[in-house]
Amino acid sequence: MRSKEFEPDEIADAAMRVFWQRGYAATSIQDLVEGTGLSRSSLYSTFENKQGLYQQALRRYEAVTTANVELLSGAGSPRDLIRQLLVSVAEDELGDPQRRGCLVANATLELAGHDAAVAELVAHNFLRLQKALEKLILRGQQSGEVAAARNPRALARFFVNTLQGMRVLGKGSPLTQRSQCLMDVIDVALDTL
Amino acid sequence: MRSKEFEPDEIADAAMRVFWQRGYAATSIQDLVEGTGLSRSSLYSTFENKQGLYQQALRRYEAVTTANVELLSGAGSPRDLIRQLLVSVAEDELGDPQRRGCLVANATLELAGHDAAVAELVAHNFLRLQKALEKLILRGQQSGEVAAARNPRALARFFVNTLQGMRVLGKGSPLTQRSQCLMDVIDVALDTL
DNA sequence: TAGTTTTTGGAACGATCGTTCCTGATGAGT
DNA sequence: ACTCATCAGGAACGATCGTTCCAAAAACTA
Repeated sequence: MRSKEFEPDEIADAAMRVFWQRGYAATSIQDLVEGTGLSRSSLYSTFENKQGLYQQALRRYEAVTTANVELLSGAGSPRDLIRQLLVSVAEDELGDPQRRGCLVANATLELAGHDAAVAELVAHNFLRLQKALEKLILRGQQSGEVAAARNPRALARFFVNTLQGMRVLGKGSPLTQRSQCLMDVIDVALDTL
Repeated sequence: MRSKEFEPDEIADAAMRVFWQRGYAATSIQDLVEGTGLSRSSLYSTFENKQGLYQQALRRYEAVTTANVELLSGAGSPRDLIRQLLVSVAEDELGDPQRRGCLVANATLELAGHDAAVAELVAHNFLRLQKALEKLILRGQQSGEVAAARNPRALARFFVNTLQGMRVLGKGSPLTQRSQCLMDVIDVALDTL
């Protein structure tokens, strides 16, 4: 026997960064060879093919969702925690020189309509975020900080929707008013609480 | 002289439908030849190259934005008109067997971060919708139907954001609750008015 | 240390990519 | 009807696509 010389998760992380920046179709195997430092044969023997590597990369991206879920699960004012999440997304959109956006949003619009495996992976991400938001909003309603008139699940879905909208406008709204645009969105959205 | 045997706008429309369904990178010239009925040489002599054809297709998609702007410019309750727009997007996402979504949203996430020409085209679409919404919301505030506390431009941006979020969740949220998800989003968003 | 198994890098596969070019067909002008 | 500029179709370009294969290097077992 001979042991592997690399950690598959680390390779998937490296591939994730390549797909994140370029998208699926626009990324070539050569891009992935250079981005991961592995040869073609090692990539194929480990991940089967390009689709398999992409799906594994998408699974590794769940770590980003996990970080957001943990942010929302922390102590503090529910409204402030949600604002923190929204602001962090706005800052990411405005500050990332690579303009990658969110891999889940990118994967959704590029592939989820035609690829069932990708559709399931992105849906899982959305659901995890939705559940964390719902829990947090329920806590806010029970403490009286958030108006209890609304279904917390509906509010959670609304904020997931707002976040994904920001991923689109963060890339596509006119550059001169992009920052103001995202701030307006955050302020209006938070007023639903 | 010999006159053209086709109308460039109609060819661009046909190309638009192909790009709309497959995206930019995943669409081959062969797909466009079959989708437009034109030969390679005619496509290249008319639109220069694949990028040029895509940009022209994106310009033709402005007709969709125009239809939405006209909907918002019609008579009727501002809140109802906005609801109509949101519902029409939800119905499109739920009902389109091709699962195309919105070409502007697709173009934004796939290309706007790396392609300045595409970025300008999508920004123009967003701005047109934002202005129509702003005008409508202002009218609602003046008639007293909509609370006048908020900046109408901020509200307009918020609704553009909501619409684009729905384009993501319409493709990516779990299928079993997708319809309810979009309805929840619409209800919460409309309560900001 | 010799033997064995697995991984590795890179060459090479056919297919398809975006693009160009050439040829015959076409229709307007005289 | 003849000319001629311009058209459309499809063959063909080199490059690159995703994928496979193979020989050599490496590391564990005995």
